[in-house]
Amino acid sequence: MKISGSREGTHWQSCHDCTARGFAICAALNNTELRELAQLSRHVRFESGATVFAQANIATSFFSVHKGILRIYKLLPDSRRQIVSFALPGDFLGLSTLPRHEFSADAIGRVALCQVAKESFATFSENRPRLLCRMMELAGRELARAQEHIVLLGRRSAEEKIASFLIGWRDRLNGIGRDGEILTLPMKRLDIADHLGLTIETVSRTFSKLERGGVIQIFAGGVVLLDAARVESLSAGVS
Amino acid sequence: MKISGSREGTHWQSCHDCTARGFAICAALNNTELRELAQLSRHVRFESGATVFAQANIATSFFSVHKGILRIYKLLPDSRRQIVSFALPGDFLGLSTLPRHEFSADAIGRVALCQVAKESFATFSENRPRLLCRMMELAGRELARAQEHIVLLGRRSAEEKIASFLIGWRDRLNGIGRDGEILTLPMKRLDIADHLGLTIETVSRTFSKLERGGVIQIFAGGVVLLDAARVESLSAGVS
DNA sequence: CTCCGGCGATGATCTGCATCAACCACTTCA
DNA sequence: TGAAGTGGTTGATGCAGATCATCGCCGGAG
Repeated sequence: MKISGSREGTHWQSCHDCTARGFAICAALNNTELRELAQLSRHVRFESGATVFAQANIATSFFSVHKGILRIYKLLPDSRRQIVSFALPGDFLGLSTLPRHEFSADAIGRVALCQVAKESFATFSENRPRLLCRMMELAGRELARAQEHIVLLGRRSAEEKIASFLIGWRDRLNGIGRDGEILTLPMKRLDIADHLGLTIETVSRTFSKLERGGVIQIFAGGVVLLDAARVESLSAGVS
Repeated sequence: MKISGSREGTHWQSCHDCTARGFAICAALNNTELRELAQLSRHVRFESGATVFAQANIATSFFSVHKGILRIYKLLPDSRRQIVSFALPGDFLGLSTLPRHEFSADAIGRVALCQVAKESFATFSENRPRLLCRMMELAGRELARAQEHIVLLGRRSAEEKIASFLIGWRDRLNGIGRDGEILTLPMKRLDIADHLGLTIETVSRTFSKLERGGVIQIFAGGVVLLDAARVESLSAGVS
């Protein structure tokens, strides 16, 4: 297992026209502030599969996802894994201010992140209420998603879990302006299983079942929701 | 089913010497601010079992728990229930700023809450970075708890779930200065089941099993952790 | 070209927890 | 004093999903 990824200090185009700006905490900043924050941050890239940081390690930085997708997960001592969420462009990693990382994060495909030292960020943000409000907004959304996921894990069947996951994933992609006929699923079956509290076999079987029922169509790397309404009603827990 | 509780506008002693002050968002306020916030808020009480607010209703207020315990839950259309968390004194309800309640909350035993209209609170907080930081702190903690619960629901056995719950509950009570030989469990078996993604029977059986093993001792309304170390290791997921 | 390793699908079997059904201890109320 | 309700425990049985095993596909290395 790769423990650390390749970091390069490569800077992309200015924060001003960052593609994730509208979704990230940066949306709350004016141009001056944006430039100021850019001074404090560096841009880092990781190769597919690389670990950005690991649970229980000292957290020295915050990250904001610029490009790519990460899996956010926790491990039990006997190596059972639970993927808490997938992080998308605009997502902020490190909302909790504890001294150690609460979870591990690694790259699914290549990712690019903005990194800011915790201390710098703390002094930068502490007298900028608009930024703090924006962070509260993101934190609230994240919390709402976590609570929805708690319902999914605690009270839904395998089929409902898959359906909810597909709908939730579609909506999140839409939220960052990625819609389209085909719903891309860049993560592996094992990732989906560890996210939904299932095994890889159950995930596979459930996908097959939905395809046999004409509800979805499976491609390499994604699915098409042939009958989106049906997926939605399964996802809602009706029938 | 009771839908709304008995509300009385009864004010208790000033916010200044509120027993929950140290745990609540109010810890970030000085005496002047505290008095100012007190102007905007009212104190409300609910009887045991009363619903404070219900999922999907318009959210007009924030609440801060002063006394008592609430269950925070979501319902599926077919009435499956998932208790997302239990709210204790100091907990803030409504961190997410969405227009509608994300979940329902009802009283376990009698509760007393501080209620503030969302708008008043928004204008009060928007230029008070210390308060916003405090809210971020609470939100971060809440998020961390939710993520831990996601691991519990997704990847732990019934016995581990019960053990984790007992340890987590003990630690939360300790956090607000309620420790003691006997660990009080004011919620019913059904609440515990709906919190841990189990049935009432499995909860009961697992408690019995732990008692038979000499690990805990069951009382009406609580348990004693005879072998706390054992409960902790079960809770950690080590065999 | 073949070999190999990663990934996904699928069949057979097993099992942890749900489900169904009593039953008990208390409490409330007639 | 007993009938009915509430909350919890326990036993018997069933099933959804885990586990174990096999197979096929595909892409990269030699």
